[in-house]
Amino acid sequence: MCKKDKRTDIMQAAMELLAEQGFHGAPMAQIAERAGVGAGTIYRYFENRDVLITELYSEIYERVHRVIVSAHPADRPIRERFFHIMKGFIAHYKDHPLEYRYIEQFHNSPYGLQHRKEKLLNVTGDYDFIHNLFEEGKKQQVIKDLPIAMVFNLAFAPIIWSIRDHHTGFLDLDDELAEVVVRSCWDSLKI
Amino acid sequence: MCKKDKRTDIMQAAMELLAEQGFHGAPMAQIAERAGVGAGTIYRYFENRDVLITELYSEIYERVHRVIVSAHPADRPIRERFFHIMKGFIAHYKDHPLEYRYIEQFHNSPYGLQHRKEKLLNVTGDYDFIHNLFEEGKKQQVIKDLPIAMVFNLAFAPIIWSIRDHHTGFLDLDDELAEVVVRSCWDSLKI
Amino acid sequence: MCKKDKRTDIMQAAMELLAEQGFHGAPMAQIAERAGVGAGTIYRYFENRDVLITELYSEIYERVHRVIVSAHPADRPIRERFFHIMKGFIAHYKDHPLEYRYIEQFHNSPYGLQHRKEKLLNVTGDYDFIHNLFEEGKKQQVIKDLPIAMVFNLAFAPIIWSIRDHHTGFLDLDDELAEVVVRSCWDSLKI
Amino acid sequence: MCKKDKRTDIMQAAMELLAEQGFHGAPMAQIAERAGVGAGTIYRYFENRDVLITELYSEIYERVHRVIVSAHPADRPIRERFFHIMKGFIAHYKDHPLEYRYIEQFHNSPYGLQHRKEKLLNVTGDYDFIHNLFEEGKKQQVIKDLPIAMVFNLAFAPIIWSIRDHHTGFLDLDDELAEVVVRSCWDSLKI
DNA sequence: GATGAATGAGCGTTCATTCAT
DNA sequence: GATGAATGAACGCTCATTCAT
Repeated sequence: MCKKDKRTDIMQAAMELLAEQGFHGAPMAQIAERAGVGAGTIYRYFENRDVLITELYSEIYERVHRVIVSAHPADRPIRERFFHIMKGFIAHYKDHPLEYRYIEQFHNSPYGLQHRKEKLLNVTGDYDFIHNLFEEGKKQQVIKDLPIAMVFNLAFAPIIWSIRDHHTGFLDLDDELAEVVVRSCWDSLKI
Repeated sequence: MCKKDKRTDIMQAAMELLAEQGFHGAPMAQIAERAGVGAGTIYRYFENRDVLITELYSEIYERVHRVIVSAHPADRPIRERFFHIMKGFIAHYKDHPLEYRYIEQFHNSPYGLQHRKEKLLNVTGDYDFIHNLFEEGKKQQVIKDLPIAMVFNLAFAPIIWSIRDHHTGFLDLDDELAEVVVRSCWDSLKI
Repeated sequence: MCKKDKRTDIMQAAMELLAEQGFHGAPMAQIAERAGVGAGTIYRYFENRDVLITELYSEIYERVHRVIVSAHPADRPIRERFFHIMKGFIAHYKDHPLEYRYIEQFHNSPYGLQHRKEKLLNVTGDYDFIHNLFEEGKKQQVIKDLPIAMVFNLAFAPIIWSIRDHHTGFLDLDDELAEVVVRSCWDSLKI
Repeated sequence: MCKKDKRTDIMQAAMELLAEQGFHGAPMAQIAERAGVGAGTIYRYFENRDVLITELYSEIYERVHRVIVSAHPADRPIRERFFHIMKGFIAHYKDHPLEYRYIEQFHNSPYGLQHRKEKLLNVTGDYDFIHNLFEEGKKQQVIKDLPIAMVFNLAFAPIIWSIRDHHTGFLDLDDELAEVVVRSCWDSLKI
């Protein structure tokens, strides 16, 4: 029951409720209740609602990042590294629907825009890993020489939408289909 | 000063505010104020907030649909028809940033999920136009034989994200880059 | 379509809606719609909502009064005249449920208290008919020498409640039971 | 300063305002103000306005019920028990004008009809006390064999109206007159 | 005279945040 | 540190009344 525990409980409760009910369907009191703490307690760990939401985003982002970075075949060709990343990405979010929903909600909220703006001004190390892969791919002339934002869109957009459709039941994103969508994204990127 | 005028004012004000501030940042009173009408007046034209939001979506959706359908080269090959549609789509939303933002907000809200579900159960004529193009493409074996949802994702996701980035300043989606992204999407779809 | 017609239409619509839905469940717009007139038109005939409600009360009160007065056996004993009045009263309100409901609503609203107060200050001719019967009964020593308000309560309260129960289905106030309740009220009044 | 205090304050304020101004003349904000609490505080104790009104009714009903039941001469004749109940009833509501007004308002509102319906379907223990007295009176052939609703009307209607007149100043219901009205009601009931 | 579109004050209710305990 | 009762501004919506046509 150290300080970390309560903070973790709050974040877990917040993720569940915000993911399931949307950013506007989860009052602080409900988050507190699910976390098993008093409503006021949340404010000892997070200055306010916005800070909770933003820090939770960073936390969840870290998780997928760790998955992607781990066991990364850094010495293999760009194409292989791309496939490794994207399949890890899909696998992680198929296994963690709440995390997926949370990230999606975040990106499609006013927070998301703010977040992207800050990224643009000060590219932190987080993104750099994938960022660098794409830059290297451009240099090696295996992927198209496009603005980095466009590369990200071609690489991630269809995959992220497909994960969403998987969780909402519009699509059964099994291993075979996952392979296909990653290959298709690669087709759109490669020279 | 006919009846249509006030309804139009309200829809325009609603689009601006909902697009700019998100669905939860635009109270009815503010919409009324921007439209230059009393708060109660909105309810003469729209039963409630949900109806306003949904009807506004239909209206805006109609606009892009008209653009896409008009001058469609129905007798040309799938590939050419695809390029025509996608470039019309991009051009329209580059010219109408508020419409773009509104549609995006709508899709990423509970309304959007509801909307997709209804589409899935009862595909109305609206979507069928593009839907049929893709089905025909699959039959002619020029595009991959994938679930229709996946085809839509490959075709639209990178383009839609790029339009967003254009409006937020992350990307300058000029004609050349538009051509590239459409071609890339086609690369991901074609066999 | 003379002036009287529209006024009558409005009063009829108001009675129906106010009786059926309560004084707070019938907006002016709805009354206007049912009456087949514009919302503003009501205000040409009645200064405001309160006036409409009050004048409608007077009108409906007049109707039962006319029934009671007509064919009144003025030369018969008090007891017989009492039975004649009360049975006419019951018959009228059994036949006119909306009028009954309206009168009831009126009496149990702030209007009702106001109305009673005005009656107390200036006893108009309306009530005098029954009022005089009771006073004469007291003089002849056939009914108890009680304050007139008390006499009214003993005479009317059980009957009015029974009519209410008849209309709400709690009681079947057929002719036999009507006879019984009138006799019972008389039992409570007579010396 | 225990939890009960604030709940009691709110109920007292609600009773005063609803009794004095009618069910439609007492906004929640005004109740809160009179109770000396914030508007939102009411909702910690009562789910919504309807619940507040209904619970307040139960509370007030309980009070008169306790008075009537206490010191009840259960082994005395029906007539004597009737007099005991009715005089206790009158005494209580003479002493508590707001409670009287509240109960009256409640009965003459949509809540009251609902309440009567529920009573009719499932006669709970509350009413049974008086109910049983009347049924026993019918069995012993000391009161008329009438539908129970009619018995209640004969027994209570003139008394309740007289209490109302007492509070509005139309009648001075002193002990002597109270005795008379109870006796008169008994006269209307007895065989 | 008649209309009905327009109004805006007022309602019941929610919830992020505070603070006395 | 932890609590949760209390707050009150803000919301979506209603409807009696007005007034330009």
